[in-house]
Amino acid sequence: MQVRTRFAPSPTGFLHIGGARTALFSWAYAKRFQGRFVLRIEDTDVARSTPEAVQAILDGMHWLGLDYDEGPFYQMQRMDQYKVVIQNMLAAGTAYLCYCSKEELDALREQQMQQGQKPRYDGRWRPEAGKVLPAPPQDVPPVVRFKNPTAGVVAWDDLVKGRIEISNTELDDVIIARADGTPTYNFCVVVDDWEMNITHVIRGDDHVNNTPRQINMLNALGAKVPEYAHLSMILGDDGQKLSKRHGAVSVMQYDEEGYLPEAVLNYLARLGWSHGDDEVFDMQQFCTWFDLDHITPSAAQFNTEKLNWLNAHYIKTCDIGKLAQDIAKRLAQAGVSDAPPAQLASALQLYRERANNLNQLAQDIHFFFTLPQANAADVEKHITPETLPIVADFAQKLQTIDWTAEAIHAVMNEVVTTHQVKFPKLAMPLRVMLIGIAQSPSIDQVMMILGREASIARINAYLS
RNA sequence: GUCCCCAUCGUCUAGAGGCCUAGGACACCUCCCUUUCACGGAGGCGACCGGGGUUCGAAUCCCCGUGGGGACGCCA
Repeated sequence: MQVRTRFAPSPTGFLHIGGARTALFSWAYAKRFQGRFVLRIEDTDVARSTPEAVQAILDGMHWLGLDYDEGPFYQMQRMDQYKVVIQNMLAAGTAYLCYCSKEELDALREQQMQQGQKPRYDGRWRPEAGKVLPAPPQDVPPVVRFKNPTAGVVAWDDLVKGRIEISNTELDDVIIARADGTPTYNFCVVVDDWEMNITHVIRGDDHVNNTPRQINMLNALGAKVPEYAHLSMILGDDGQKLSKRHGAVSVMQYDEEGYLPEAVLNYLARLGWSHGDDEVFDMQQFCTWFDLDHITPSAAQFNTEKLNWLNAHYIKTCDIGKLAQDIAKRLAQAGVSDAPPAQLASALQLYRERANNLNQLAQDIHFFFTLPQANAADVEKHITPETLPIVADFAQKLQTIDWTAEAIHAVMNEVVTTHQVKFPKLAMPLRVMLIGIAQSPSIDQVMMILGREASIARINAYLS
């Protein structure tokens, strides 16, 4: 049997880190077993769903490289199917009309809460053998409810949490179609997972409570029940629950903040899942390893520092051409749009070793292409009456040498020796003059990339 | 309140009864490298929530506590 998974977000906001991980796991599971990965947009909440959110989700998945084999399917475009199924259920007696108003339901809920009971529908419109139903009110349009079994237990072997059993007495009759006729989430999921032949439902932990109801509906429809794998939630860096108000950010924001999708993907893969001691691996490797057995059932706290470490790794090892393209974009945002490609590549080759963030990297090499603003404290500390003559002597010799890091380095040694000072007496003021700050890779290499003309000009600006 | 779930270093995790004096990674600390800052290398600090069982033997199995989380919508 072919494995079929799906990612079914509701388009009420951007794709956040939790959703991204769910999508990643579903995607990887399908890949692992040469199955199919389906994207389904659950937009039946007309009031909250927006086209912008749909686009944001698509963008997020595209940035991460999570491609789908089928879809995107939109539930709002499948209304006809749902309605047919509802009619069939009504006819079969597995669903019924309920004329309770919202107000009535609210009152019931409140009363039950007060009495310390679990709030639930009391079944007043549920047809039962020998039971006399009230006359339907004229002014209340009915909803459709699923006739949930009243006895026995619903159980499934959750692929991450193990066996879960829930008594049917805990379950009430869910509304499967609203008063306006539109079907609700719990129902659409059932119909879609069934009709789309989903074999493995991998989704957030917050759906555990919906699962027994969905299984009951699947059974009522005579549909095969898929396997379920419920992923625990991801907590913020501070251990708090992520929400729109607190720390939940779009995956696209990671792009803006200087993260490579490879790093985010690798990080997410290891958040709640493991493969022995393996920490660094690409998605191709991941797709050969991923399984549901090694998913942790407990919640995981997001750790930005570890993400940073992975980001550094991928900045160091990614394709230089791709990196240059990305950095050029970021430089342009900072006002540098004419960086010579060869110089940019060299600068990146030198600086990528020490960066853990793309924005930082762009900022680090900014000085190659435009005059830096010197740090006053560094100027004061390193450009002194003592060092100035040393630099001047050095600048003099720069005119005629071969422009290679080795040659520059040799001249530096020479100057330092004749002046009988230690190497930093020359290197440090040079850094400040050329870069604006006192920290950099080997200054000879920096100069080599900066170029003879620019180097001499920047030094001379301090000598005159 | 009711139901469901979870519990190993600060964090992510390995661990399927003896391989565990509990392993790896991030972070942190020390040292080395060094032209400054990084990178890198070598070390170090640091955990099985508590209590009962079961067993020759428990981080691993069971029960009870405790703590955390989730769900109880004509939201998804």
